[in-house]
Amino acid sequence: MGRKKLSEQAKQEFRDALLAAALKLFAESGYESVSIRALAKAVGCSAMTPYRYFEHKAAIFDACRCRAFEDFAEAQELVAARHENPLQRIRALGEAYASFADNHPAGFRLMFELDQLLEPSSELKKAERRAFRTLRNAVTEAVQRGRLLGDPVTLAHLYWTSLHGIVVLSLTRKLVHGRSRTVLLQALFEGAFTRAASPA
Amino acid sequence: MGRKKLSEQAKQEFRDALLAAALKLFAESGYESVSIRALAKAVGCSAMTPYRYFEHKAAIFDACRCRAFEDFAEAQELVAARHENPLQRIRALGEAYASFADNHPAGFRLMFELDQLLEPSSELKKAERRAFRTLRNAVTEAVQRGRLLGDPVTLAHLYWTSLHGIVVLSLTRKLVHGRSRTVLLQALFEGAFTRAASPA
DNA sequence: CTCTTTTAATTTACGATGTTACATTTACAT
DNA sequence: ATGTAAATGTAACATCGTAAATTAAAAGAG
Repeated sequence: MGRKKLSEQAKQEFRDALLAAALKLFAESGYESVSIRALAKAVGCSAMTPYRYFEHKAAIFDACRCRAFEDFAEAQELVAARHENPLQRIRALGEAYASFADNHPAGFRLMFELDQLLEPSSELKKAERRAFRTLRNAVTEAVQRGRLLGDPVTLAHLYWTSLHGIVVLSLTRKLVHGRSRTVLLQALFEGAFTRAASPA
Repeated sequence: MGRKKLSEQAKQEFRDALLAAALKLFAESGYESVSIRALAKAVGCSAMTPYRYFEHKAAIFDACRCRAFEDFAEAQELVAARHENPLQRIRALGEAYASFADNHPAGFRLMFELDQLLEPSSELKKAERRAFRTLRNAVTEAVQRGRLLGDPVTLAHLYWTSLHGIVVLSLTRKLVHGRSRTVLLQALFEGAFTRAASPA
């Protein structure tokens, strides 16, 4: 029943297995519908065992979010590595952003759910910063090379928020009149705003 | 206990009272923490009575979302009526968007929560369209008067999505390096993107 | 007025959930 | 060998959404 003193590594293994199962179950049925008991059954332990490794369900959720951000950050970094031209890289990052929402909807929801149940842990905040860094670097580089004008950090934020708004309102099916995510991303990256705001 | 045959009006009154209480409770403690029983107590009826007026809890939330969208739409329309100049109107609508998120955080969350539990009712969809219409009209007018260039509907979507991204990532505290919502809104409306994307 | 029918509202009950408290089993130090 | 600490298993609790059964009250029929 209790072999003594789990090694730190063994603990991590259990945590990882549980988080993997959690992410998978969340993907299938959403946060609410996954009970701790179901999670325990999925990893083959007794119902209350997860409580030895996580303080409560919200903590499991928090850890899952952390992993989701890391996965996302990794995807961004992989895409960035494939584009030398900073403008093309920015656009590719935007498309990767949208693709991630498509291919990992559960992860995406975990990351950007409006009601965070917990104050984000320092690990989570680190993962969030890493997730944003790739796009910011690309924008900074574009500014340095004179392909974009303005304050790099502000500009990177604007790209990110615009991107995010498109993806999120598309995901929740709020776009109308055939303006799909694809159309809007294209318009964003091909300078719809540019021609837009010329006169005061 | 049961006086006979509730009039349609009496039914609406009960529904309204219940929705008002629901919105208020959400504001205090969030979606999960509001139970049907608590809701019933808040309006002074027995625990199961709400089920005579709504099919299930999700339906109550759907109705709340509907109301939230209507409140939001009304706020947008009020602001729009105060600005003749379409560009100024667009900006004022953006600021009202952000203010609404500040002043009615519970309503805002209901509106834009990522996991909608129910297929939106036709009423809800109507309210959603109305909420977006004011901004779209302003953009259309700006294009007609030559103050903006491009396809009005696409452009309106872009303004909306950008706005939404800024507000939402600000709300969830994902903005960093001092780039607050205010800074980003200003940058958006003062053409940061404009100067941004000049060269291909 | 009395009796039946109809409808609203309450009470009771069930299965599931997150979590706490308690019990049990095992590995190691002595 | 034995006692102790650690990991796990089991039982129990309060609360949740909701269904079924029950009660109360009003409307219509005789």
